[in-house]
Amino acid sequence: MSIETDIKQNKFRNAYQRLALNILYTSNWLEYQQMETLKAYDITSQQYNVLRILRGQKQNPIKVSDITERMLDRNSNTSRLVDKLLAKNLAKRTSCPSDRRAVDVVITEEGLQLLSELDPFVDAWEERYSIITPEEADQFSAMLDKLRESGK
Amino acid sequence: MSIETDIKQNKFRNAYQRLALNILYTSNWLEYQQMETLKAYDITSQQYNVLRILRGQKQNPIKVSDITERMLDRNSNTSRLVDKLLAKNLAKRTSCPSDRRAVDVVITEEGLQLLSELDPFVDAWEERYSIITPEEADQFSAMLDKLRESGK
DNA sequence: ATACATTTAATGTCAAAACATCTATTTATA
DNA sequence: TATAAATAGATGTTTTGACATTAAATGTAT
Repeated sequence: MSIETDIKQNKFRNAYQRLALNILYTSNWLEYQQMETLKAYDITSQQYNVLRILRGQKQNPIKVSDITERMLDRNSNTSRLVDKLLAKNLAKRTSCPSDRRAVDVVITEEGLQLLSELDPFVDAWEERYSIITPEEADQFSAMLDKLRESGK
Repeated sequence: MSIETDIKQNKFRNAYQRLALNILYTSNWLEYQQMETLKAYDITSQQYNVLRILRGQKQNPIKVSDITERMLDRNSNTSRLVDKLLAKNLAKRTSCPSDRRAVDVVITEEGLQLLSELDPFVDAWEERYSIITPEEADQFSAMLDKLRESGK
């Protein structure tokens, strides 16, 4: 369905306005799709995002501030997100030996297990994208990079 | 800056994963840019979104449920968003004569005034997009439409 | 070495989002 | 028409987000 139909707006000021609204709308749509799946596993998309970052680190500890830098949404309170993961035994936290202010975070076996249960869903999400070619996807990504660049 | 650098992830599973993360990241970025401006005018981006919908209706009343359908983020509580606009005299609410359950919402002069003060900022946002051509923007929009279509 | 600034993460507070429930009205059906 | 179902929007509750502040550790400059 076109963005026009989706948000019931049949004329936009120009192609750029349509694009901006489409990015915002599609992002909300993507997040909603994701949430639908995650709900059954009792984690939020923010928590999932942190878990993915932790898994990407393998077993190398990562500091809370470094997690924040890698997040899609930087405004969230990473400290409290980690608290939530801790409470569910999905991550563990030890104080960093080289800098006693910092805290090292590592994913647990249980966290890895949860992620591997979720992987098939992620594969399914990505499969849907095959409606566009990988080349198109890359062009697209490059364009988004350019857009953000313009706003510095 | 590329999405790789931005979220410090140097390899993605494939072009589709990169694209998905890029859409989510860029959307957050766009919203943050917008919020920076709106903060000075004491409204949230959700409230701004509702005001824009009201202005688009000219002086034709629109029901709360119809506002919801046109919103970029449908999960917000439109009832309470309208309350906020009411409290600031940016919108007015009258009960709908043809359906006494429904409520008609209209933007006020003050609301129109606020939007017109914000318009120059919106123009500036859109000007940044000129780094891509209108044709590219349209291609891009069509691609986003296709992506959402695939997930029905 | 001391004083001051910076970094790191945790916490406090308030507003907003998420989600369920409730009331009033309208629509559909027996 | 009587009853059930659906719809509109308001409200209650809990969780999360936004933003400022704090405490401890580290870095820097004199």
